[in-house]
Amino acid sequence: MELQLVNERRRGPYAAKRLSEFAARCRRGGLAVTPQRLAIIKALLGSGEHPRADAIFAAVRIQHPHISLATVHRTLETLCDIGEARKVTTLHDSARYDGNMIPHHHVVCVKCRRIRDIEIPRLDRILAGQSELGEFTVLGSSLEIQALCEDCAAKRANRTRKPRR
Amino acid sequence: MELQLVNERRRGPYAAKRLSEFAARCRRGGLAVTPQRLAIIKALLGSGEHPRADAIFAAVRIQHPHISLATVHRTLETLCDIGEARKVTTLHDSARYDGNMIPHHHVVCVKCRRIRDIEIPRLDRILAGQSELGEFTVLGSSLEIQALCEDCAAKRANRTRKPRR
DNA sequence: AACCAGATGATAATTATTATCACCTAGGTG
DNA sequence: CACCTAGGTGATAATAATTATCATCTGGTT
Ligand SMILES: [Mn+2]
Ligand SMILES: [Mn+2]
Ligand SMILES: [Zn+2]
Ligand SMILES: [Zn+2]
Repeated sequence: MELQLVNERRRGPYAAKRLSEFAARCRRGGLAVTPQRLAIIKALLGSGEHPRADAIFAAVRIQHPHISLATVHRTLETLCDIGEARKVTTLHDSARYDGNMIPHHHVVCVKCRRIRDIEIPRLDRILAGQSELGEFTVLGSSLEIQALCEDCAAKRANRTRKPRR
Repeated sequence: MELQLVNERRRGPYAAKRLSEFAARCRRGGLAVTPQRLAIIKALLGSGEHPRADAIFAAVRIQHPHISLATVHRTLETLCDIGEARKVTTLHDSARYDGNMIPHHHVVCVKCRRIRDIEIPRLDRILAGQSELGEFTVLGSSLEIQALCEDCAAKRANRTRKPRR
């Protein structure tokens, strides 16, 4: 088995661990531990959807009705800066974020934009050795697989099939 | 040698071939062959920069001073639709396009956003066998390596180094 | 308790992209 | 080779995401 989807169940414990370390990491990075930041990282870690800023905004708003959308954007960028989150996907619309910093890759449905994590140990092995690439110093990498999910494939099949008279 | 940059010289002949087939491909796709489309695909194939819509716009304007920016956006999307171009990069700002449809991957400088093509035959071999991935039907894939180019690495080193008194 | 660098909220500005729509033209048709 | 028409284009407005601004607030330190 070359490629394999990542099991969703692993997220719980991972999120708990990350959250417990978050305050310490902020301080290490010289960042204040604010309720907004906590709420945002919590929402991000709690989601496997690779959410956009507006989805995080909606989630966080429940507990923090006064939070500003600008704060959500800023904070997500900040989280990326300090290595607590990363941006994801090439199917270019709005930015999608990912709280999972364990190196992994993605399948994206080109139709509905659903994203699932995947692991490709053999690819990681290939990349592990590379720290230089011509004039470039390698920092990281990610593979994105463009695909069609079950639902969208079904819908497309329906649309294509001639309507029965 | 696992990963290898793609030689820039190959682009010339490739572009010429693609351009010569372009009209036929448009017709096959039911698209009119307009001077605007020709100018846009030509500009795209002529560039190794993975340009944005505005750069294509600027290039095309020289010969077609009346062309509209909206047409450039529309046409680039259309080219992607019919498989004559593709979008590129995750470092999320504006869309970058690529006329090179030979399967390949990219290194992106996280600082200046310069993009270079790379080939990873072993990765392609790994992916070639995969047409299904759980509930997903694989359509394509691309690896993006985040890196720092020589110039930006140098600048960063300067900035980091304490100024001599 | 007092201080202040940095964080936030509210809002405006910017920027990329898409939608609209009147006019135009590529590429059939007779 | 004159029409015809579906689809393409230019001009412009609308939308949507992100970023900038700035007055106010607060976490963390003294
Ligand atoms: Mn992920
Ligand atoms: Mn390329
Ligand atoms: Zn889907
Ligand atoms: Zn650079």
